[in-house]
Amino acid sequence: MNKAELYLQIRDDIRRRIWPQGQPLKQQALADYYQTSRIPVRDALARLAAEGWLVSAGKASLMIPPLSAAEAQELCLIRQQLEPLALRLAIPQLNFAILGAAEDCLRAAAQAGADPLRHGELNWQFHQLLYQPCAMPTLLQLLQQLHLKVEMYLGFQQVSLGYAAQSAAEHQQLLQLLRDNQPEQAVALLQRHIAEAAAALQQHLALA
Amino acid sequence: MNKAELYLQIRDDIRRRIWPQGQPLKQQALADYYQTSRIPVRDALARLAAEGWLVSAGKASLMIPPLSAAEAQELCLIRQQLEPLALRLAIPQLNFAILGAAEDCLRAAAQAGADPLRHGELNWQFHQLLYQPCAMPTLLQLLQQLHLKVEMYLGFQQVSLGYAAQSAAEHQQLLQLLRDNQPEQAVALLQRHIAEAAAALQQHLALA
DNA sequence: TTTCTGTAAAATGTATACAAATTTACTTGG
DNA sequence: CCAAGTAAATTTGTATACATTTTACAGAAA
Repeated sequence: MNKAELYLQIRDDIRRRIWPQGQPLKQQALADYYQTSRIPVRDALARLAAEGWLVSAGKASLMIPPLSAAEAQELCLIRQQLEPLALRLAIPQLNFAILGAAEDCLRAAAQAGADPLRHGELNWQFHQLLYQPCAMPTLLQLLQQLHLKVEMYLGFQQVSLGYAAQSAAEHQQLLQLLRDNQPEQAVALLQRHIAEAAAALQQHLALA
Repeated sequence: MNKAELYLQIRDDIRRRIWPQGQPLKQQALADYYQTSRIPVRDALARLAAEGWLVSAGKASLMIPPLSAAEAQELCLIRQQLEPLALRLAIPQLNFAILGAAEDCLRAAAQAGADPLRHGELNWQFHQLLYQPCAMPTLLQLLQQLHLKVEMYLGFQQVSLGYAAQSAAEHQQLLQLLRDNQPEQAVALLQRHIAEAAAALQQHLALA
């Protein structure tokens, strides 16, 4: 397992709740677990900390941050500002090939089982396909990080079935509006979609 | 020089154009220059790459990215979406102590010499003071990174004096609107302010 | 001349060893 | 019993050595 793979593996294992939240991660423990030395582990942890997946615990160590409804709200607010912009800029460059690929994503998500990681990947892939033509790599990378972190908040437990169904329906609606060349309504729907996701997330965190 | 200091030192040296753009940075060369070993240098470079100060050059090495008008535009667009939001949420929590501190920033910037790094720091400090009360640490950290990168684009060369004067005047206006409790006009002015900064930056990059 | 390929040099990635720092636990004094 | 200080143990940070990968260059074939 090389450097990049180790980074992805640890990140997904954080998302899978393999390591305990709120207490220091030990480099040696991770190195033993992943059968490597501390150096690549340190590299991965540093990168994860830079991206917000880890926060400092005390003076020298890092930990998985406790879930915070406030941070979830922040992430959603930022998404609400940026994703409609990305879509608006992308719409003039959209074509049916892209819309078709996005529809394939939706079908794959519908057929995917209960694996939340897979579901989250497909969700981001769908959004990314629509945003990609805006040709703004920095913005897209930022949006991907936001999506990943929001997914972490959605958690390993399946999100309530009611919301998942509504979300899928809105994705279909969005595609339909784009096919019908109604850009303003599509952007407006996207805004609602993100706001509703934020609300569902807040509700979910309030219960937990 | 410890880990954190080395990171800041290298980052500022990138901003000062001490290292060549567009060609691979050699870990050993940096280690020699900063009188340390390759390990802390590697840590710093990895973090800088995660934050966008470095991009990959070939398969294994990193370089300072060539200036790109497109990326500058992206950064400004993102700022335009997020900073008005931060200000709007912060305004209800603003008080005269904060406004006074912001005014001190403006005076310090006026008295500061031609050091662009110092000028950039004060500029961010001014904005940050006004945004801070929104109490959104993730958003604030993101905005700081955006400011830093925009400053890199503004470059070591002094920005045209005309724009600097206009920018300072707008900062004063913004404070006045906040003192007079005119939140909507303040947000609108901030939007114009960022848009103008973006335009000046584009013009500057077109010449260079 | 151009392009492909193999080899050598150089650079990065990783492991181990060691130093410095932090955390923990215990002792001692109040 | 609690607090504070101190020492031991654990953990992280750094240096050096080594392995692997990448890059550059030279030479041969098309």
